[in-house]
Amino acid sequence: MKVVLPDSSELELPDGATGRDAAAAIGPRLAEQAVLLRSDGRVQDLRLPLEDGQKIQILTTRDKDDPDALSVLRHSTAHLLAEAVRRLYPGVKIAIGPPIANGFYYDFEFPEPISEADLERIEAEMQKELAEGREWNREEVSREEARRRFEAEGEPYKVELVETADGEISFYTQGDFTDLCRGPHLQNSKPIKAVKLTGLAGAYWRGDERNKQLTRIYGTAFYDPADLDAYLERLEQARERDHRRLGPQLDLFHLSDESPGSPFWHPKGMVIWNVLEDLRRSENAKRGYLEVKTPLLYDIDTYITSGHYENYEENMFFVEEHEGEKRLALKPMNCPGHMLLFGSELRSYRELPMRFAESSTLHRDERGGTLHGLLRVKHITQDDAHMFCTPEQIEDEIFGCLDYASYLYDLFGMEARFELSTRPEKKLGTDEEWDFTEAALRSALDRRGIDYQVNEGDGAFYGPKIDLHMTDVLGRSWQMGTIQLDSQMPARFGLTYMGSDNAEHTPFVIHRALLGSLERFIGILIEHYGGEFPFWLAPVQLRVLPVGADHREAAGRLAERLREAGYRIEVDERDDTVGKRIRDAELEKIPYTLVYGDKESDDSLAIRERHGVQSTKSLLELLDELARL
RNA sequence: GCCGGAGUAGCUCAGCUGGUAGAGCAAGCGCCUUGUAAGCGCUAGGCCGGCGGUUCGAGUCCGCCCUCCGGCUCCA
Repeated sequence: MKVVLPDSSELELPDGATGRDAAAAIGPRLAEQAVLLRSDGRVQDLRLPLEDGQKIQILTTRDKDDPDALSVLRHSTAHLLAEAVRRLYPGVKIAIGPPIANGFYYDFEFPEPISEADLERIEAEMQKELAEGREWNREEVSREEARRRFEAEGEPYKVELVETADGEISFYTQGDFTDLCRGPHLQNSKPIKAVKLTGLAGAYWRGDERNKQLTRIYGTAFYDPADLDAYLERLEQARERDHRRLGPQLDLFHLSDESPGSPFWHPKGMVIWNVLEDLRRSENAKRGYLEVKTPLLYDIDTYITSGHYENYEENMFFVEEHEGEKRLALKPMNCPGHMLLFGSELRSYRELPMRFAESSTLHRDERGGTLHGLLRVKHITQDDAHMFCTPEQIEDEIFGCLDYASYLYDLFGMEARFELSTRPEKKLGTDEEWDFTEAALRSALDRRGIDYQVNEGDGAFYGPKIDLHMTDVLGRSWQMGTIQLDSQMPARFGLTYMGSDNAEHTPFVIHRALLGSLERFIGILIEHYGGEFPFWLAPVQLRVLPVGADHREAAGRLAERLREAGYRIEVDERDDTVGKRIRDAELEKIPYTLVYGDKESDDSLAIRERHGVQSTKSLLELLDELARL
């Protein structure tokens, strides 16, 4: 038989030859360095037989940055971890240990809880394994045999995995440790040149909190020790960009125990906030939204009608009146208010689509342990809107949202990931209705030319949705905007409009927030720019530094001119050296710093941009340059 | 809510095995009169997250609570 190599040449091999055989046929060095086989984008264990005509690519230790090559390395390292843990902690039960982005983990049930100090011990044991060297052997076994072996070993999690696994069951063995595993794996442990255990966490078996919580050990591995160092260095740099560090450092906001999950916005943070609000308001106006403001507090009945009381109670804040019996709750979302507003008058089809926009404050009592800087707060301000429309208008309205969202994210040079979530198992409405609404969303996405990922079954019970996601500086994904189609809530509130047929109809509503919440958006924004905001967003755009006391007056006049031109400008009159004040301006990441002394005049300004880029320009030239930013 | 870690001056942190707290930066004052990333000196600043316990004595040991950090779950 023949296989096809990446350069399109063909390699003649005996029938039944494996990837390893192919590597050996090409050369002994390749055979030794081979770690994985890739075929049409799919990875395959080197131990598996090849097919006639198969296109193959053999990855070696030289492909040290290839994601598949790293994955196999880390997967094998996870097995070393399990072996080490087994040896050090008799009675431990092993669960599952896959590679993940940037590393791997393995879940265990320890007889006694372990703590971070144990990681050192375990890591030392793994180093011992590496020093001794390990080889992986693959075998295929019957389901029955697999189950028997794990039952004999007292491994209930493995037994469960065997029972639910589909396809072939394979075992990989290194040393005296055998694990159920689909593979692929390295041939041996030689390529593993750097290992580090990075963390310890609780994790529920099969990701379900009704199940037992296991202990998850995270780690990472590389083909080259320098890559581990570089990775740790990158992590350290990422931490510098963390909005929780930069926010207070740049005097944008702070968080405090007095009101967990509710940011205190400082004047500079409010500048950014207001720029976003102005943007929201002016763009909304261009796109036919009507700004409204609805109450923060509603009686319980409203939430019973909306369904929040039943479905969202544990995340709501309740309030008592001083007098009277009424129990009220702070709104966690704007929809009930907008429903009531829509229903307050008789509506005609001629008024649709009707788009209510609001960015008032929402409160959600988040579960303990989930708050996270600005990215997960209790005090939420969405750039929210609800569009009431007819079935025929749905697609255009969705399209309009997508177009609007793309416009906004482009403005910041951000690239959001779009995800479409379709009908869940527990749903309201018929399959025909879902066919219609899902098709409308898909068609709008396609029409706008947006690539998206489909999350089957992840939709809300009342309708499908499109979510926009962004990643924070540590690689965690956060939902930003959301566009949700809903036919249930208008009905629950008894909303109708008079159609052209002179009959009453229930409108559809689209719930949408594009930036998502301002809090979260600003958090992501801070990290996106690493605190170096573009000129139009920067809280302080320019700062003038009078060289000496004699220059303060002239510097003040200059600042006044720029302020009148509409720029946010400060004069740093502190009695410190110019060097010191330059340094502070750099640390505050101010876009333009103007040093003003004897040599300067309107015809010749000393301009310093961030990172020390210096130039000399006249005031008119500067104004001209700024106007184009 | 769960697992692991942490909380000391406004900020960043030191404080070994228990003996009543320290640095740098920031702040205030003074000197210097400043030219593109830190001029010099002095001063003030602390219920060592909170409550309880052990002890002659607790920042340090133990328990509970709060908050934060890394995860898990949740985020209709």
